[in-house]
Amino acid sequence: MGAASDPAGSAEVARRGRPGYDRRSLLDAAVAVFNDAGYDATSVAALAARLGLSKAAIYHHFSSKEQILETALGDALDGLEGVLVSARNAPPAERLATVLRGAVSVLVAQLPAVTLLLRVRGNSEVERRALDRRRAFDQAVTALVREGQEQGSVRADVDASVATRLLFGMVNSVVEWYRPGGAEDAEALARDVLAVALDGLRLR
Amino acid sequence: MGAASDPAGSAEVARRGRPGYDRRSLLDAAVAVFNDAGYDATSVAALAARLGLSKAAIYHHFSSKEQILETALGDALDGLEGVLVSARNAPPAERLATVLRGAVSVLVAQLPAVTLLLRVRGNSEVERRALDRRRAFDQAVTALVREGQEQGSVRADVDASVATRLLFGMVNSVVEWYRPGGAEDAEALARDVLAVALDGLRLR
DNA sequence: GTCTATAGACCGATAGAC
DNA sequence: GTCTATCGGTCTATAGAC
Repeated sequence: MGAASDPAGSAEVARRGRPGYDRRSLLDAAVAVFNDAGYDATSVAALAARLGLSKAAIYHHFSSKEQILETALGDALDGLEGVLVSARNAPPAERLATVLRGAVSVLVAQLPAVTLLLRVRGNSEVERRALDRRRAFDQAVTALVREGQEQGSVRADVDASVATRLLFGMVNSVVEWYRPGGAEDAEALARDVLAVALDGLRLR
Repeated sequence: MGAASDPAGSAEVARRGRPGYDRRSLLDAAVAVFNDAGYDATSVAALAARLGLSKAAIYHHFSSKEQILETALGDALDGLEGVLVSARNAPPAERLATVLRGAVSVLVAQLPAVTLLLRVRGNSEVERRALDRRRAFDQAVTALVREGQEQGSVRADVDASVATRLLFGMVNSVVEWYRPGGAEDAEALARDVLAVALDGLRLR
């Protein structure tokens, strides 16, 4: 036995067969390890050791190291794309705020998977596909910013795509330091992000 | 011969000995390659191939792959720490703006090295030392934000350390997309960052 | 017996180092 | 070019819960 305890998680449901990691709990644990040292720098052997398993056990659940990555990235992207859908039928500025709030909440709820996503560099076909989906998400938000500018609710002296990049640069950076269960809860964090992004840090 | 041309750079100074890479130009080229695929994912063999060199030639200039990383991280940190010094003797809010502008300009001027720095995860002693210096820099800026709050020029409804993290999350994200020689020059970028960070995106 | 999760020995290829 | 260690991945067999 390794350092891992309660591999299948605490929200246990009745499961047949030998106890241990199922696909889901193995995924979660692997993503945590990947985030710790980086995907490339984590060998399957090292991953297995951290999980208290053999490599073969990992390959029972996933067909390759990269498939673990692909699954996690898919989860994160599904979550992010979901916030776009939930923001229809409202003025642009309000929709933008909704998307930002939603992005923060997805980011907190799926912190490990999103963290992994944001570190992807495009080193493989899997990574490039994930980057493509991220780009499409960014473009959807950029369109929202542009609408806000045309409609007069968003400042127009900054290019829409630059503004969007800066906005999401701020939002995404949250994965670098935010840890659930700390001093600030997710709602307070979302409020702070919205405050700084929309109204700025300066007091007038 | 590989794809690399003019190894020692275009701002050439008279140099004795066999032509080719000197320590500096090798460092620059290596950092570019590291940023392309990630430090861990770049093997010394792949680096040598990209530079049109043998592995032995690399080990002539640096004693290990990690020493290349260490040198580049040192350059980036020297630059960032420099902007703190240049901002003395002014009201806090103005000093904060000066530091932000300075950070953007260092980031653009030393884009490759700073990019590498921002991706460091603490996988080795060298990386952990770099993270320690980054943390010290962040704390100095946080102190500046706190002063601004006490003095009334910075909004106080957001915790100073959260505000600083969001601020530098935005600033640092610039390495992910900004490329010198594009549509926006460094001054315009700094102006945009200051505008969004200090006054927000919303128009009122 | 069936199902799930697991271990150990092993492979060809490639890593960093010199 | 050459060293050794380690990489991602495979094969075969088995342990444990229903």
